[in-house]
Amino acid sequence: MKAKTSRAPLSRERVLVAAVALADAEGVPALTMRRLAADLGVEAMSLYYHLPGKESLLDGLVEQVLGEIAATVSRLDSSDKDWRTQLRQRFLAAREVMLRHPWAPGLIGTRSAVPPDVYTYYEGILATLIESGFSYRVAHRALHAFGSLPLGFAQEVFSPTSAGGSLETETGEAEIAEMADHLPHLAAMVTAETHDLADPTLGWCDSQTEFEFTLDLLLDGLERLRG
Amino acid sequence: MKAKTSRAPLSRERVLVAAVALADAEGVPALTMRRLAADLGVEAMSLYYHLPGKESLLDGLVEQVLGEIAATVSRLDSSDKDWRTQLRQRFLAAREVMLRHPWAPGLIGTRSAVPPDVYTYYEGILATLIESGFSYRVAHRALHAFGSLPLGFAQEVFSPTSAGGSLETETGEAEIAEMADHLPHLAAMVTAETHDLADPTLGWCDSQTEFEFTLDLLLDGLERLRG
DNA sequence: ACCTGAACACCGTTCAAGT
DNA sequence: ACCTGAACACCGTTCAAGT
Repeated sequence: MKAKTSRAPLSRERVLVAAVALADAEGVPALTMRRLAADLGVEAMSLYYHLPGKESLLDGLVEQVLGEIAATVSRLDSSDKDWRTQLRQRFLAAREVMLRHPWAPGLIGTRSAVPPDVYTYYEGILATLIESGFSYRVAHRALHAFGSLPLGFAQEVFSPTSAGGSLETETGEAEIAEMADHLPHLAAMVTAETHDLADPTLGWCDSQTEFEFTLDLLLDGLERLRG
Repeated sequence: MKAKTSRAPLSRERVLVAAVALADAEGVPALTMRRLAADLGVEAMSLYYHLPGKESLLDGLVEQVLGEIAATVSRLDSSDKDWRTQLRQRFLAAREVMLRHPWAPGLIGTRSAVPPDVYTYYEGILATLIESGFSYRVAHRALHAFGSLPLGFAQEVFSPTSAGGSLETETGEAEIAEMADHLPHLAAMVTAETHDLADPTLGWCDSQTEFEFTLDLLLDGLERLRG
C-alpha cells in the first residue's frame, strides 16, 4: 500500500496505478483522495494538479482496467478460428482481467460516460460478427444481448462480493428444510444441484460454469440468426 | 418533495415512501439523511429511530421497488399460457416498474445482501420452468442466464441515465465521417441502422426492442434445452 | 416512545500561498 | 511547474438530553 519509495514526480499515470492498487487491496470505499495521496506520500490537494477531481479519478480507474483488457485481448491468437471461438476466447480473457479487479464491474456500472477505448474494443467484436455473415441489424442486437460479457463479467444482480454468485453459496440443511415449506422448487433445486457435485466444499454455484453457459446460450442463439 | 402536510407520526414505511419519492424526483445522490428528514418535516436524527442507518435505508428502497414488482406481477393472468409467454409477461411487467424508478437498477447493483422477497419472486419463475419440463440443472443455469431480466432491466454497462442505451443516441454526420476512419464497422452499423428507421428522431437504439430481443434470444435458447 | 441539538470524524473541493 | 495549509460546505453518525 504505502509506495512512498519512488520519489519520481507525480503524474496522472502514477496516480491511477496507485489508485488501482489501493482498490485491489482495500476496495473502492477505501479510495479517498486523502488516503490515495497518503499512499503516494503526498498531500490530498496535490492530486488535483493531475486530475480535475474524484469523478475523473474513477473514470481513470475504468480506463486502466479497459487498457488491461485491450492488452490481454491483443495477445490472443485468433487465426483459423470461427467467430464463436474468437469471441469466446476474447470474453474469457476479459474475464480473467476482471477477476483480478473484483471492484471493477460495480464501478463500471456507476460511470455515465463511455470511455473512448470502449469503442475500439467493440469495433473488434463487431468486425468479427460482420465478417462472419451477420447483418448490421442482428450484430447490433447481438452487442446489446451480450450485455457485459465482452467486458468479462456477467451482471450478477446482487453482491459481486465473492465470486460466488447471487444465490447463497453456503446453504445448511436446516435452512433447506425451512425453505422447503414456502419455497419448494428452490429448495428442491438446491438439493438436486448439491447432490451430484464433484466437490461439495466449493458450493453449488460455479460462476465460471455459469459464465460460460450464458455465453454459449447467446452464441448458439446468434448462430441461428446468422444471415 | 416537501410532504410536511401529514402530521402522522413517523414510521419505517413513511420514511421509505418519502425516500422513493425523493429518489424519483431528484435521484439517489440527493437522498441524504438530512434532506430526507427535511422532506418529512423532521430532524435528520429522528430517522435513526426507525432505521439503523443509511445502508438499511437503501436496502429498504430496494425492498420497496421489489414489492412494487411483486404486486404488479401478482395481477397478471397467466392461465392457459406456455412458459415462455408467462415469463415474458412477467419480465416485461417488472420492466414497467423499473422505468418508473430509473435509479433502481444502479442501486440494486450496489446492494450486497439479497432481499428476502427476491427468493419468493425467483421461486415463481423457477416453478414455471420446472413445471414445463426443465431439469433443475438447466433451470438453475437459466436463472443465471436471465441475469437482471426478471427484475425488469437489461444490465446496460454504461450510464443508465436515459433509457437510450449504451451507444450514443445522437450521432451527427460529422462524427460518423470521423468514425469511418478508425472504426469502420461501427460507423457502417450506425449508418445502416439509422437508414431504415421509421422515426429517425427517436435515435437508433430502441431499448424496448433490445430488451425484448435479448429476452427472446435467451428464451429460444432455453426452449432447445428443455428436458 | 419518539424526537432533538450539539458535537465528532470524516468527506471532496477552493483558494491563496509557498517553492 | 508542482505541491501545500488552512478553510468551507457538506456528509453519516453518537450520545446525552429533552418531552
